[in-house]
Amino acid sequence: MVQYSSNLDHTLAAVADPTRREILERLARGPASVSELAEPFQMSLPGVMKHVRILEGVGLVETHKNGRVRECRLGPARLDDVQRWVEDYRRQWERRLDRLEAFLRNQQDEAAGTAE
Amino acid sequence: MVQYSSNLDHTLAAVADPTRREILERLARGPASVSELAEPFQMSLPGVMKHVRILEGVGLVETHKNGRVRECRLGPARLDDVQRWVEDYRRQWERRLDRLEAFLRNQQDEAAGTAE
DNA sequence: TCAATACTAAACCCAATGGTTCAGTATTCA
DNA sequence: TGAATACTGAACCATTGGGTTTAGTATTGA
Repeated sequence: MVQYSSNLDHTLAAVADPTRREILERLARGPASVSELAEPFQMSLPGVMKHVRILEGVGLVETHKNGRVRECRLGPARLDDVQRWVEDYRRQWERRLDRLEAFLRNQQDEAAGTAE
Repeated sequence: MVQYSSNLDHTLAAVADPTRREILERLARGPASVSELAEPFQMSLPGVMKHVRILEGVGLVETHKNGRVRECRLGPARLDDVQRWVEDYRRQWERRLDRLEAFLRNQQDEAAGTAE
C-alpha cells in the first residue's frame, strides 16, 4: 500500500477544527499578529496561540517575532498529502464500483446462459 | 466566504484517525464483517464497531445486518467537500503569493524610480 | 524611567475520544 | 435443544484537546 507522509494524521487533525480553518482563512487575506487573530473569536491569547502552534507544527502557518509582536502568515504546506489521499480514495472507490458492475454483468450473463 | 457543508468538520475528524483510514482501505478491497475488520487490528469488536459507526455517520461506510453478521462496505460519500476545501485553500494560497509578488515588484519599481 | 502593550509559561478544568471489559441478545448449526 | 458465533449495550478508564486564568517577561513609547 502507499506509504503516506507520516504527518497526514496531524495535518488532517489540525484542519478538522473549524476555529483553525477560520484562522487559515484569515491568514489567506494577509499576515496578522496573534492579537489580531484572537479578536474576531473573542478567545484568549493563549487559546489562539495553541491553535497557531498546531498549525505551525504541520507547516500550514509560519510565524516570527518582531519585537513584542508575533507575526503569523500562511506557511509553505499546501495540503498536497491530503489532496493525494482524497484522490487515492476516490480512485479506489471508483474501482470498487467497476468491479461491482463487472460482477453484476457477469451474473446476468450466466443467468442468461442458464436460461438458454 | 464559502459556506461548506456543515459536516466537513465531522468528515475530516473521521478521516484523521489512522485506524479509520485503514478500515476504509480494507473496505475498498471489498465488503467485510465486523469481525473481519477487527482481526488485522487485534482490537475488540466494540472498539471496531465504534469506528464503523463514526464512518457510517459521515456516509463513508454503509452497513446492513444479514442474520447475526453485519456486513460493512464503502458508502456513497466520496469526500467531495474535503476535496473542494483543499482546492479552495490552495487557490487562496496561490493568490496570496501573487499579491506578495506584485507587492515586491511594485516596491522595486518605486525604488528604481527614486534612484533615477 | 515607567506605564502600557503583546505575548508566553504554567497550571488547571471539563468534555470528547479511543479504547477496554463484561454481560447480554439473536442466529446458526449440530 | 443446546453450544458456539457474532454482534451489541453499558459502564468504565486514561489520554488528549480546546479552552481558561493568573502571573510573568520583553518591548515600546511617552
